[in-house]
Amino acid sequence: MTPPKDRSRTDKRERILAAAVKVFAERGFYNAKVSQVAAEAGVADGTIYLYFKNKDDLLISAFEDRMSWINSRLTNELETRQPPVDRLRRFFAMHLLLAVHSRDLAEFITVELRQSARFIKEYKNPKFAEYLNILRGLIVEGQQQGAFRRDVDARIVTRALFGMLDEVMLTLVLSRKTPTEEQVAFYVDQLEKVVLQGLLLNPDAS
Amino acid sequence: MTPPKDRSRTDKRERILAAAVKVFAERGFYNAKVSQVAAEAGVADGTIYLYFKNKDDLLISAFEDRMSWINSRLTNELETRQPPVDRLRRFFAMHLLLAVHSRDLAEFITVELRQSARFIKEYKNPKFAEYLNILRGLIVEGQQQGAFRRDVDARIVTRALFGMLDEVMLTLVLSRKTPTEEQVAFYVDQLEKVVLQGLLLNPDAS
Amino acid sequence: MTPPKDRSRTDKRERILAAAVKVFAERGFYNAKVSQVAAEAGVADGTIYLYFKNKDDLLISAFEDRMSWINSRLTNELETRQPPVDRLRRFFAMHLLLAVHSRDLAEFITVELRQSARFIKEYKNPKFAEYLNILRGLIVEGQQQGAFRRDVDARIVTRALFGMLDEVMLTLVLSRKTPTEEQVAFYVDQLEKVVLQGLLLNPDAS
Amino acid sequence: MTPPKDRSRTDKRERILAAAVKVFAERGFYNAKVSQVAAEAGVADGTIYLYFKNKDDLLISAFEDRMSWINSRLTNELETRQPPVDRLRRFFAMHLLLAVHSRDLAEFITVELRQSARFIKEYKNPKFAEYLNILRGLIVEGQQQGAFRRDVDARIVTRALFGMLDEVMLTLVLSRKTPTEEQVAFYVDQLEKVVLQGLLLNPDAS
DNA sequence: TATGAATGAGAATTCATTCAT
DNA sequence: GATGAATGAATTCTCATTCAT
Repeated sequence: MTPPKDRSRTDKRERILAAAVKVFAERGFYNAKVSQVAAEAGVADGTIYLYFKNKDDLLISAFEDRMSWINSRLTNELETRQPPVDRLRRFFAMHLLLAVHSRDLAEFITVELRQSARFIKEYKNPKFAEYLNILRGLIVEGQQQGAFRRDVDARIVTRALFGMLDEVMLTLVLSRKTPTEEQVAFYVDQLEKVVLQGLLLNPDAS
Repeated sequence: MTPPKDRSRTDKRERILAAAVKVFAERGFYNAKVSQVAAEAGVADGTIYLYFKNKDDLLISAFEDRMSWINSRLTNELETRQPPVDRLRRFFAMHLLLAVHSRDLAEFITVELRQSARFIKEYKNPKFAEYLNILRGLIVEGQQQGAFRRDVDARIVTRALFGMLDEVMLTLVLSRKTPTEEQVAFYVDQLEKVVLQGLLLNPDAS
Repeated sequence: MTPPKDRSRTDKRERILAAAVKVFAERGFYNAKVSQVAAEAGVADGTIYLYFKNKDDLLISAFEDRMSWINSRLTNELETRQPPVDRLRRFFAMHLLLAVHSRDLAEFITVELRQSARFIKEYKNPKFAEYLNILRGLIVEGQQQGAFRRDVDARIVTRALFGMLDEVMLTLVLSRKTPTEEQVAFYVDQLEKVVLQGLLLNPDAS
Repeated sequence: MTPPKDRSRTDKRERILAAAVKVFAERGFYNAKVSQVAAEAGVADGTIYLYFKNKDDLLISAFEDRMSWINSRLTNELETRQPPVDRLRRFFAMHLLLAVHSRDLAEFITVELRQSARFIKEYKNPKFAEYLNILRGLIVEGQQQGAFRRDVDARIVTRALFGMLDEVMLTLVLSRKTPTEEQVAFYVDQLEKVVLQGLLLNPDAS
């Protein structure tokens, strides 16, 4: 019984993508060698070029594929009837939990998205835009429902919150050992205190 | 009468650093060629190696030199008797104003610090640590003086605020045209609303 | 009722040869990919290796097969009782008419024979030798019958005439549009004037 | 006393060109490796790319440089007051003597011009065109002065004569040993008999 | 010190060929 | 026989770094 061709092809493509995520996360795009990705995937160097146009394409494909997966999980998880505040908390948690459950991927996305800032901007980046849109949707909804203040631009807040999450994830990901879920919960709690309630003890006085 | 040698050396070193900041900002560290930096500095390729050990050292030196300058300006500016809240505002503003007054430098720091996340972390990064320390000092002081809430870890808040500022600066820096001071003031105002007063309209209810 | 195997084999081999002629003519041997030949022939890449040892063998086989065909047509056409001069004219015409009736083949032979000058010489080339022999036979016969001058070496004349025809065919084959029979007739006429009657208006004076 | 920079640069460029002519002649463009050319020239691989854009450019440059040299020698030699017939003879001789005096170059030009027929046509080839123009000038002048028949197109005759010379040179160049000047003189004599006086013993009868 | 030509290690990519299905 | 996915050897070209001048 031969495996269906599509299955086999898909498997190999996926193996290469997983290897790329791992190797790019470990060494960074520019220091990673295509041959290292091939070795990690257990295929010949040339095989990579059967599935991807070149090294850049491999990076972009890995990024898009993984972001798609993240976006669809987020979308599923957040399409609840819960109040916006709870969903924003959940978003924070899911963002940071990536460092617990898929450390390679967390590192890949955190480091590569930055490493390739220009690169990725130039070639557009619809999946990342989608990610930000999900976050922005939460903010806007919260504003409409009267949960969040309306005197701030949702677009700017989105960026600010993403920056926060991203930087915190970077510290998690660069630390010697993988964080636990409890540690992540603590971080989420801290971030909420800052951005939901604000740092000021006596806001009216400000 | 030739200029004092030290002066001349210093000048050339500075010219190379300025060129590195510009070229690395424009093309990214890995895509920038040493010969492009040399050309921009108006020196021969080999001359760079009289002042810096190698390309990595040039990056680190440029980063540290510029961060030192930024840190000292910050320190000067913030050693006032003003209340912590005002100083935090001032910190936000100074961070983002870099995009207005030294766009190359803002881009260099934003993009390179990311691009070289691991790289720069691995080789330690005392100047960046110092920058974060200044910010943390403001938080801690605010907490001690009763202006900021005490139930958050200053270290985490520091990271979160830095991430916010960094991400917002990235958007400023990657946009087609240099922002104005007014635009930056608007951004600062928005960020303050989020992190000082909090997003929630009715915090007690949360 | 399946077709006899030999027939099927022959067909496929022939399809591959035709494809090779076409693709090698279009792109040149070194720039042509085996996979392009396979695609043109409508077979899998690997199939080519069931019929030919390797890419070189495919080139040689295509060349020999086509030259055999050309030689046999020439032999048929020229085994008449016509005077040598007329047969030489006919030879010229048949050579150049290939550009009209089998442009791919004409291009393949003209360009590849040159491209592979050494290559083909090294591996011997009996079919090409046979082609030259037919031409030489005409010269020798003409000399014996007193139609052509005897104070020239038939071998050298053969080479010279072939070079002439080959170069003229190259120009025909590289021109934008396929030449017509009339154009070819004109070229033949011109070449005859040169090599049969000579360029000199007043030969005795020379 | 340092050698003038231009001198040194020119020398190295020339060494690389000479090496390219030799190696390309020996192995053909596609089978020749850039590293072989570098080794032959006694420089590092990378040095070649300081003087030439890429391997193609090296081929074209070598071809153009050598053709320029040939053209200027031809021009000098042929700008005499001698009758066209003598100058045509001289042209034949000079063409073929290349095989005696610069065997590598003769082989390079003969084989590469063919090997790269398409390649060179596509990228234009002014130096080769100039060579043909010199030859055509002789024909036309001969026609104008009444030495050569006028009922042939000089352009076609030019091509035909070049093809003859080229093919004969190919045989000289591919033979085991370098021909002598005497042998070349014999070939020239044979070619003259064919194209000046014509093959026919009794032209009027034709 | 300064130069910039030269170096050569290193990496991405191609493609003829193989072989399991 | 036929397929075409996989292989990996081979090659071009780049560019950080060196060093003779």
